[in-house]
Amino acid sequence: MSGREYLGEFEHIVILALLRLADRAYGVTVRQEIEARTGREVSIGAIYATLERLQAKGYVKSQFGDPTPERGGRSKRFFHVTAKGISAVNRTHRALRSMTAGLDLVRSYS
Amino acid sequence: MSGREYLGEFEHIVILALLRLADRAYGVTVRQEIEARTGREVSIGAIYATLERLQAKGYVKSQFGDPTPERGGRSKRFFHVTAKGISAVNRTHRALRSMTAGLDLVRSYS
DNA sequence: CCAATTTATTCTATATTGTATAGCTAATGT
DNA sequence: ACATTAGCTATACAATATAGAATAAATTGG
Repeated sequence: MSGREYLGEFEHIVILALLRLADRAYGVTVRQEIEARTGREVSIGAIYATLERLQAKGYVKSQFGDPTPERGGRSKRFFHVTAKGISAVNRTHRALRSMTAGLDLVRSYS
Repeated sequence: MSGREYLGEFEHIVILALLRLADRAYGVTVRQEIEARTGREVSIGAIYATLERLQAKGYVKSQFGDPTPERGGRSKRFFHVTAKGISAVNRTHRALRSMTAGLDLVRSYS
């Protein structure tokens, strides 16, 4: 029943991408942001499936924008993080921080 | 097929617990460390299943210690993180860091 | 030595996440 | 109208997360 308390690994990455992209976050840009920043290749299907789940949990919301005047420029579905989503990010970060605090091994290997 | 590149959310927490506990890391202490640090309640079964998976990927190794002279003190299976495991932690951290870099929203809500 | 008790690990089952591919839709250009 | 393009949806399957019951190996008390 009750959803999980912490963001899954990929959910976490995706929601951070939304925060970075602010008002220009939609499927394609989310994917680009992740690839550009981390070098990680992800399929577009993976992005949408994850966004869909985040939305089901109330961590993000979305609305369709107007079609842009370019070839194939159909309307985009823009996503943004909700307050509940921010809380989830912070909960996740807190846990990670408390587990890494004082662990110099980790940083030195970075 | 090919194992994943990044640590799953819980795998991450568990491996950090091992790093903290160093030579006294085994099922029970791992669980305690996580609960003590994060307040998160986890079943012992979840801990072992995860350790098993981490071991299958070569991120951790284990060996049984001698039974201790206490009631019910059967021998413990001690776990430690391998070099490969350290790399996985760092890869995961790097990705997270690159996605959070410059995002002050996050820290301010912590 | 047997039963009870205790610490620890293993087994098993199920829900949730991660991930890719293929297919569908709505625009524009010719 | 039809080709082309950008973007979204559907679907399927593998991997992870998670709990609970079962099993094992010690110790202690009679």
